[in-house]
Amino acid sequence: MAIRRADGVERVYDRLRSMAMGFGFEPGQKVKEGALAAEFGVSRTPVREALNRLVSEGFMSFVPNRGFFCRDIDLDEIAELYQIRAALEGWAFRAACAQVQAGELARFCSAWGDPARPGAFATLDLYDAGFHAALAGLCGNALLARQLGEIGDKIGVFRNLELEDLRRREKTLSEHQGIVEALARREAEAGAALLERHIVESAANALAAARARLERARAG
Amino acid sequence: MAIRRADGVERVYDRLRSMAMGFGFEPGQKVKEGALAAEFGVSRTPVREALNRLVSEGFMSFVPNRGFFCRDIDLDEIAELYQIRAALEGWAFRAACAQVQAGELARFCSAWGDPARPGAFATLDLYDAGFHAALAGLCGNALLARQLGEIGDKIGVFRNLELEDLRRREKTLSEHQGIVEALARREAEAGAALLERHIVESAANALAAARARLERARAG
DNA sequence: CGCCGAGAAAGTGTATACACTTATGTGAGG
DNA sequence: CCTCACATAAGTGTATACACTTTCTCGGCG
Repeated sequence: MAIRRADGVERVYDRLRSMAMGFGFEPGQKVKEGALAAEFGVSRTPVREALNRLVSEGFMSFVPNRGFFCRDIDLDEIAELYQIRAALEGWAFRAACAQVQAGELARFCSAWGDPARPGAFATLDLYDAGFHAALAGLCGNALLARQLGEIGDKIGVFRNLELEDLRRREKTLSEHQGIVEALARREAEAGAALLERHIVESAANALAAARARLERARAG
Repeated sequence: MAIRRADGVERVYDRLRSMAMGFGFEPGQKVKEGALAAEFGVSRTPVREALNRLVSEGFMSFVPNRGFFCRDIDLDEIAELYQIRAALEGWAFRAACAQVQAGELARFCSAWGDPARPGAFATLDLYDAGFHAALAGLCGNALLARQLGEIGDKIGVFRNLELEDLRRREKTLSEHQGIVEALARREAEAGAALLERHIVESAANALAAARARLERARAG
């Protein structure tokens, strides 16, 4: 059995990350290196490396001599993530209005201004994530876009919960339309206000959904 | 020689981080685990862990089977960091205007509105960093404040370079005054505009200083 | 002189070993 | 029945070993 190098950590990391993004771990649960190592068929070394990466990304916490723990679901923290998102996306929108090339803008509008588009996505939260990621990509700041992507990963579950509500789904789509139209006319302030309001409302809904989920978890 | 546990990684991490923040490594330089381990008197294991953390924080990069490299000085990336800073600090300022308690506001203003205060700091870049950190602390979003802190660490060197210019030092101080006054009157939009302009100008100066430094490095 | 390839050296990737710390279980004493 | 002490188990922290990969070196060849 050949040792295939330089991908063990990566594989472990990917699996752990998707577990942490979903509800693969109980919130706050202790994460044992040994158990994961056995489960993944590797030694503790690559597991620790992957866990360390997840700590700096905010998916795990770490206490010396006690080990790693899955992050707790902290409603305040989620609210703060949404605020950071609002700040960054608002800035990105204004920057996009100011400097995006006409061709790129047209491409974006035809892609994401189409009301039939969501049908092509398996779930609406994927569509929503795609829309916001594409929007962030227009601002010309790759680092900012990447940070937004990471924030999106962290709030991914709650985005999903939020969009289970049918009314919220329709509202999301119509708000996206408004944002696309503002961008097409390069109305920076009006569009940014729309976008920020959209995110604030998402946050409120996501928090409500998360709260409900927490209570259900506590009950069952 | 007793093995003192749970602090080896931490010590290594701190040293590597401060090296990476300053010019302890050549930009883009290969970082060898073994050499560092020998230098610090530990084995490669904790060194790797520390380096992994620095990768996720953006101070190092990593190529499978090739190892770790110090981040390159990329002027575009620095500009992007300053843009993210502007977006987040602008949002934080507006939030602070809207919701900070009167007492906390008064404390901030008396502390940072005093023109004699900079004398208490060893260097002006420390004062500048302290000012912006304190300002971010008023917005009530701890996560955002922490992110700004990390960005500050990454641009730390350039902030220092920028503030070597005497004229820029004076301008910095007077701009801070204006921002404090706007905050005291809770003028969210006017103050945020001031703050964002302040950061954009800092960015321009820091980039110029960094460019000069890069050329000096290339020459000598 | 430059290019190529084989062998050696250096360096990374992961498993394993073991010292040390924390958690767990158990039985005596209150 | 509680609790505290102590033994034991489980788990973390780091060193070390070794397989594999990349890089370097150097001699032969065009």
